[in-house]
Amino acid sequence: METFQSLLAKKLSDGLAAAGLPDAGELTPATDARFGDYQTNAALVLGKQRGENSRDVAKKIVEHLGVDDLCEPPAIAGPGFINFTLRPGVVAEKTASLLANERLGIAKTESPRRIVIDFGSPNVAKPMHVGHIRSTVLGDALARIAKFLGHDVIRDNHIGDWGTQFGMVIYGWKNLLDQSALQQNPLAEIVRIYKETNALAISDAQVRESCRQELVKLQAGDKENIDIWNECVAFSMQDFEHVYELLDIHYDIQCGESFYNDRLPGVVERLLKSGIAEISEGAVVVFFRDIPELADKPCIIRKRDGGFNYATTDVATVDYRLDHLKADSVWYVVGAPQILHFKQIFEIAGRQWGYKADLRHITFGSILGEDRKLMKTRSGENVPLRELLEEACRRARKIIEEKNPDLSEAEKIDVAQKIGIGAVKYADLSQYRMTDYVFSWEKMLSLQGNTAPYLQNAYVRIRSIFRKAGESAPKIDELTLGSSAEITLAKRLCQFAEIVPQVLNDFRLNILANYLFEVANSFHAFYEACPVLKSEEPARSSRLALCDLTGRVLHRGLDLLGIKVPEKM
RNA sequence: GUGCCUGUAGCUCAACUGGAUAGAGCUUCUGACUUCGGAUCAGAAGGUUGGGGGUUCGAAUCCCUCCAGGCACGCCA
Repeated sequence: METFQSLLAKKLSDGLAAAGLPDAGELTPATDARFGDYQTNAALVLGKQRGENSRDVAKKIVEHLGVDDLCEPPAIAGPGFINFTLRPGVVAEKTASLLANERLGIAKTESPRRIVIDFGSPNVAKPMHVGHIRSTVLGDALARIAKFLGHDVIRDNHIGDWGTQFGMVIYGWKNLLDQSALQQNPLAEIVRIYKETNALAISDAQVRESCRQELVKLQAGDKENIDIWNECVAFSMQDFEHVYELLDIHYDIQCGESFYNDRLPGVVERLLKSGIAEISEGAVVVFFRDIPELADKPCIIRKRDGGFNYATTDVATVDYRLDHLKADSVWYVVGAPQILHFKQIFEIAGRQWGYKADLRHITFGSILGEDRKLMKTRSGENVPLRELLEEACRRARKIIEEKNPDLSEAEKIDVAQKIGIGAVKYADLSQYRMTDYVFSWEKMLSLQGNTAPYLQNAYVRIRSIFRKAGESAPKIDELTLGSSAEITLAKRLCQFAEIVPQVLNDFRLNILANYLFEVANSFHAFYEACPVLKSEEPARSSRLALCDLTGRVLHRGLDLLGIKVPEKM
């Protein structure tokens, strides 16, 4: 289904051709309601290119434009903008057609790709903490949107289940383990022995050496150490699963670092053989002499002592994803500190695979505490994600008790989870991913402003109308949009199909969040101005249909963000 | 030292990638309720877009240069 934007863009293109002008500029939603619904700067761009007066060019374009079936006569404004205002009848027609459209007008992509999305990636022997929220929540939402648009998505959890920290964990396991504590809270005990060993190792060279030995034995396949490692991984996975359950986030595959272990020697060999890597100071290194920004930043893929490092694993991972999973695209939702690392890895992959694949590092900012520093507990520790999510549900529950004590116990539990988890996710998704943001319970759980509960509440009100009416959405194929509030809302709903694909341009979830906020806003304005159940036909059915469509857009939009909606709250 | 990211209203954030008079929310102030869930709506106030140059019809956005904060820069991940 075509959107107004794509229809107008086509008509503009035709108009330019008819006027003997090349394609230029763009057709975008109007920056301000005063200017109508859509605008184009084509005349400004062409005027500049050809050294002509832009308003004259605009006049010429408008003369050749055939948009009467969609718009009022286009207006030329300012330095030469051409503004388009949709005719109400056209909006009504379009909106009515969305009612019968399962996908709410959102077209599937014309070029579906297989996309591996690497997100979350917690470390074994460490609890998931607040720092994992952004990667996990962003990655999940991107996966949902890409899938809905028709891409073939593989969600991969690249768990940190291998590496030098295991030397310490195994040393701690053998020397410091408290069995009863392990029974009670396995992960906490593993974290404890890891931390204690770490502290010991700092001051004691003997311990350091022992840890190194344990690591060597593990990597050599020593049975006892492998068993310990397996147990640690299993315990950690249990903790992860609990968090994923709470978040309702699930993976297609979970190929952790250890998955690639036996591929590492082959990776290095191949890179050496092809001349991409070379030996330098005893290590195997890839240089990027022809790329100025990387010229003095080589990447080590095998250490002087013969050991492999995380760069080796990441090269093996790209290989696997491109060669075995047949990915056209790989999206890494990983924090900004690893920018340089991924530049190197992508370049290595490009040299090896001919730069065919689209590899993206999707970075994001940090979550800060109220003190504007990295969010930590009072004692300076990372905030465990599980506790944070549970607190979110607790706080949501408290608000529900105040506002709607009559809900049943089962409903309260369900609603508290949807609101609490939704609030945490939305706080993250509703802002530009690159900026740091301040974590605030009050703000994210507020029922006012751009928050999940506000959006959920708009949905709940719509459900309430239908409960009260005791009927479902009417099946009608014509809408009567009498008031400006109705027209504004309808136009807004038509934009859903324009917004969703746009999110993937630069992985900006916040534009979808902002859009949904505007929908809720327009709905509330409509709700104030237009009685639904008390109005006369045909307005009544038309308004009910508008409510239904709004509810579906909110439901679907929040679903694409990974946020659930309750029926009551 | 070099490179990358960030800097927008008192606070939290937008601005569709160069468009028109930089927009929301919170807070504050003023209005609207025997309400389909007021958990709302309408309005007001609030700005030298970190500073200074430059590019052009037009800059928060691009270039240069400072300032502030963060991150990264051969054998950690």
